Amino acid sequence: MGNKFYITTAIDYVNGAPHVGHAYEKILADVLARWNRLNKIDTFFLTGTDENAQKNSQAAKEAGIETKEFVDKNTEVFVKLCNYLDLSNDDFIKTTEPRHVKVAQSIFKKIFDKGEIYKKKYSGLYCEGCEAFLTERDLVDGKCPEHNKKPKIIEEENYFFKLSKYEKEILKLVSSKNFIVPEGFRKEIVNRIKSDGLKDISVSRPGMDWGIDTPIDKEHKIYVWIDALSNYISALGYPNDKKFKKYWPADIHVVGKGINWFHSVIWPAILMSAEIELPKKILVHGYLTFNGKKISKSLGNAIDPTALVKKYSVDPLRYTLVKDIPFNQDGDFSENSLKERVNNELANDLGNLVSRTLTLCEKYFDGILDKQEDDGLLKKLNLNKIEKYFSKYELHHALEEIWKFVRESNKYVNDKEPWKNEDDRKKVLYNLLESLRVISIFISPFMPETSERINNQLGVGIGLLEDIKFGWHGKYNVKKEGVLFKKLE
RNA sequence: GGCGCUAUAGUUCAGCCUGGUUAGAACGCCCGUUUCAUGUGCGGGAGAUCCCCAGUUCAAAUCUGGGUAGCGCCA
Repeated sequence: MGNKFYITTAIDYVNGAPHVGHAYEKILADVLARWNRLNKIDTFFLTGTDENAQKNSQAAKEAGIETKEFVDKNTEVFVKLCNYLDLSNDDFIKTTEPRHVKVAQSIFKKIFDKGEIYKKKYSGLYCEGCEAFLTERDLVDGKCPEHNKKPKIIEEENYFFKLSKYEKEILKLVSSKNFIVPEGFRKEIVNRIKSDGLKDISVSRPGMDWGIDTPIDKEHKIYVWIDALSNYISALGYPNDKKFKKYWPADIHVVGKGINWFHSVIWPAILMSAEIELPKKILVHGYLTFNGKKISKSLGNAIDPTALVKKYSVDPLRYTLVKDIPFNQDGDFSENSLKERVNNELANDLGNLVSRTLTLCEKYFDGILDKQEDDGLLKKLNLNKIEKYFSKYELHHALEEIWKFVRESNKYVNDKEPWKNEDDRKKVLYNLLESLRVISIFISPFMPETSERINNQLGVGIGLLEDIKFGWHGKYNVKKEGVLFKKLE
């Protein structure tokens, strides 16, 4: 690992409220950001919103509000979500901000000046209902399925980016094993390039009233590719800011599988053309269902994750999302599962371990214990495995491994019976406290609030990964404070 | 249509890459046990035609081919 780590999420459309899928992606990125900080790596974590999308303007019109006002209001919800989810993001970019507009235009200009953006007549199937071009595939019986209308064939002039020029280079890039993970999503891209090749893409839209002007033609707005994707560098202050120089290239772009292509193919090609270094990795995650059903507005189940945080508090939500969703597949998030996990894994396994240990410490030693010899408990924690799982982004496995140790610790209390055996009581309890301290370090990327609450009770500060050695904390002065997790239902 | 992913106990998954003891775990269920602890913990048990068919092999959940079903991507 290097000495810096730059991780991003996709930026979200703000035409609607966030749902658990948004929360999942942000939490995933946050866990990785926090894990890197634990490893003392200088970390920058970015998230944000895509405010320039035509969708936003449409939604504003439907709501009868000025687009700007609509976008500002909705972005606020996403900003608040970050707080609710306890994200450690270092910045939040909005693509209407001047710092972004400037960069998007400069990238466009740079590529245009190079001769890799050109004007071309384009004819396509335009649906007046959608106010957008459709492809043959979108049509059902030759009609737009949503508006049940035949689209018109419209010709317009657009600016095109010579994506085709980069086919070989992009194929080489995505063929390398580490660029797109997991493997399945990499194959998808490789096969698609091999079978369909790369065609030039339209990078502007004429006659729009919302979006960023192209720097070369006032009649055209910059289309999503160069606009939205460049947020990853505009947020760092490309090209001269010290943040850009320090953190770029991105170590990981976390994206949903639906936008894999844009990040794995189009974005690198834009960067190649603009002569900017390429990101190191695209981490693709699957989609979530909620309580077993597809998340959709029409089903009315696209509930705001802030409501879930209010109902269950943030750490149970974070824990369940990471634990329940294998990162290379789609997964289901259900409230039933959350309840089961909270009651069994959080309250019974972890919460009760903390509770019983601290009670014993207070009962027999008034909470004050100095350093004792190593009884070997901590050796049962398999650091190598946890690190391996993190390096493979198998976060649910990492959690499982940590929980094995939580169970080992519970077993240790049973076996040693410190309420009976006076002789090694102090040693046993000190060993348990050291284990709790280390557990708290390992769960901190997943459940920062819980980690802090355990630390407070142990009377220790925030730990780093380098602090997990037995005996690192000498004298304990512990103070039990209420339960860590309340049982649900 | 092309390509990809998934299919293993009631449930959620691990194992498959690098074939080989009675196919693991968690939750749920049943039994026992303990009291330091949040009706908690610990121990034990029942529960699986490893989607189907064929092939390779001394040996297949694992490799190969062909199906079936669910899901996704297609600028």
